[in-house]
Amino acid sequence: MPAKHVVSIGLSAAIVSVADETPSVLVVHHGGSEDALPFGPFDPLNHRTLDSGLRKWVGEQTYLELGYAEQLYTFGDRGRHLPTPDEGTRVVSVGYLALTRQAPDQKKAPDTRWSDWYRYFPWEDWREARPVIIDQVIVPALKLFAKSANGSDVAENRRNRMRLCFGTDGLVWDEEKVLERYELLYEAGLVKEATRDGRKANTRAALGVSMMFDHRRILATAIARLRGKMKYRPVVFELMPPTFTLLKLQRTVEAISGIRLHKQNFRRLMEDQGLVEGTGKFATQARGRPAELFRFRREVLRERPAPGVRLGMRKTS
Amino acid sequence: MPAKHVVSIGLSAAIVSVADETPSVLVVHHGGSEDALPFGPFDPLNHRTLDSGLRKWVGEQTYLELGYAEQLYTFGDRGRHLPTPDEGTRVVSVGYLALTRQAPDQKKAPDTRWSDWYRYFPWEDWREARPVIIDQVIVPALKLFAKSANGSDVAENRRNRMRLCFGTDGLVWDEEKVLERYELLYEAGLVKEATRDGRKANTRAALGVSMMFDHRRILATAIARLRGKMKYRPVVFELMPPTFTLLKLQRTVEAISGIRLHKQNFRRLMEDQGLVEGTGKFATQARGRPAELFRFRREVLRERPAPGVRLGMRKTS
DNA sequence: ACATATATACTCAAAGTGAGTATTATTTAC
DNA sequence: GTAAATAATACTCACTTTGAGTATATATGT
Repeated sequence: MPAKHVVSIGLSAAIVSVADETPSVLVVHHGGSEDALPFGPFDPLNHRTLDSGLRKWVGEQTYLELGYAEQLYTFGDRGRHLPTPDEGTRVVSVGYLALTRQAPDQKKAPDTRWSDWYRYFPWEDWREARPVIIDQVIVPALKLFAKSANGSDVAENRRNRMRLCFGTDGLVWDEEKVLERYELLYEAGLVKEATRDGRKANTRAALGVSMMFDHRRILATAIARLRGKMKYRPVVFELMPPTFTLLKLQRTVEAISGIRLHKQNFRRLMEDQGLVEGTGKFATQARGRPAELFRFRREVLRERPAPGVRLGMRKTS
Repeated sequence: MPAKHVVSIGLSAAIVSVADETPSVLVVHHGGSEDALPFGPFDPLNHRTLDSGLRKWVGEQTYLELGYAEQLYTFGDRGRHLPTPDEGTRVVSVGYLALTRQAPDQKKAPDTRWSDWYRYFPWEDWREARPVIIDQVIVPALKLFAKSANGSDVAENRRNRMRLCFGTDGLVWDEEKVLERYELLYEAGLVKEATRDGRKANTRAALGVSMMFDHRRILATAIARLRGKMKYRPVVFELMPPTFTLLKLQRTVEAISGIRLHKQNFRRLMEDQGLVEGTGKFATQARGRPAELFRFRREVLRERPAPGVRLGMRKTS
């Protein structure tokens, strides 16, 4: 393997927390420019593994101790805007998902802040209702995009992707297809990154807030992974305080998945599956009957092979 | 990003096919040495994306046209045996899973051959019965491994991992935990790669056939991914001929997952979910009532958001 | 005391699953 | 040529899970 094959590796992290029903991602914001995920180089001399490299400079840059961290994907596309350090060295970027509890009083790097992830993906939040942007902007624009392909095969394929991604024609909304949706919008020239990377813009539409480099793609991957993983691993609890009410837990799950759940069935599932246990203490709050405080039952990890918050109780109304 | 941060990227592919109830992986076997996955460098000058780089040299090296290919994981551990090209340049390896139909008469590179993947993971094949190696060798060795940690926390943790990974104490076997099991055996010094990487061997046991570099780890990741993905994406059909009997399909699914399924319920599921459709033609065979030939119903991709062979019909007897 | 707001408990029908038995269409042994 | 064997396909049934409620309990505010 001659020296001409060398590249450098950039590590980017989507660091996620949820506070008050808002799922947030830590972004770096140097004045004026687009939001970026915290990122830094992998240093092969000082980092034993990719994971430890990530933890090291995330710690230095954001003062956060990462608990849970998971590799997402390695992107190496030429053409997608990637950081280009010195002359010509290709950068391959490895994306990570990390979860953390958002301590309100923690030391924080000055240029970082928590940002609602739905700013970047407004079409992903179905908690109130099907977002109007879908039928008013996205679907018409994607229909044009499909029509612009004369080859009927390509056009038909684009229409099918649209239907599956955005749940048109009576198809259901699959909250896990976050990346597929973003990629479709990118290909259709409907997000700013596409035009920035030199693709022709199909309309003047620039859906959602854009990010530097390929960071919005990494964030889309992170959301998709978290929405999926939550269902078979108890990762939500990484985002919760030691004790919480079942409603708080449900709101956190809803914030991440972007859909509303049936309260009574959510409770039934949590209890039947042994994911939580009551503490006997109760939350003090303004209105209504006080809710019991629950904690995560760690023992569940020893009992069930794939414990997680299965979202089998979607509200259809 | 100074030049000292450069690394080179190796692409490795677990190329899988299934013939006659045997799941196979394409391995390169240069005389005498261990089996290796086909691998080659990523060339940033000539490859636009990691994927296209992989397809290019796999085509050159194996004469195979990859249909389905999917990135698995990027490994960069120092200490795990990785190819070290020239002096000191760190190699980061990106693993891929690819699926192909095994054409019996295809042109083939001389050093490559199809190899039953259970040679590398004999504990993963539960089709006949719970493999005896588990209770005779693995569990006792892992108990020793746990005991060797004096700190009761570490020991307890190791025992729990053993229970979950290998389904002892009445816990169920989770066929998807292929990587977790391999990693546990690696840490316990029970696979050859561990001692080769300089860890102390706990016994003289060297479970399964070893592979070069970190290739067995990549293969474990590939099997795990395929076993999981199969359940919500119709990827099995990438491994099937255009028409097939339902039993052939079932045997393929069983070969991959390593478990037996209930025949009547398998048929019910395939038909109810619209994954296959009858062709009206029948297979000619030796004994018994002739089976109808089915084909994959591509339309299912347009109808259901996550079509796949859900293995909800495990045989418990 | 009573309206309101939550939390928690219980119900019920529909759908999905696990594990069969029953029937049909072939080949092979005698 | 008929019976046994073999495999495919069809049907059954109890049990579990799910979706969507209604019902009851325990707070607060006026």
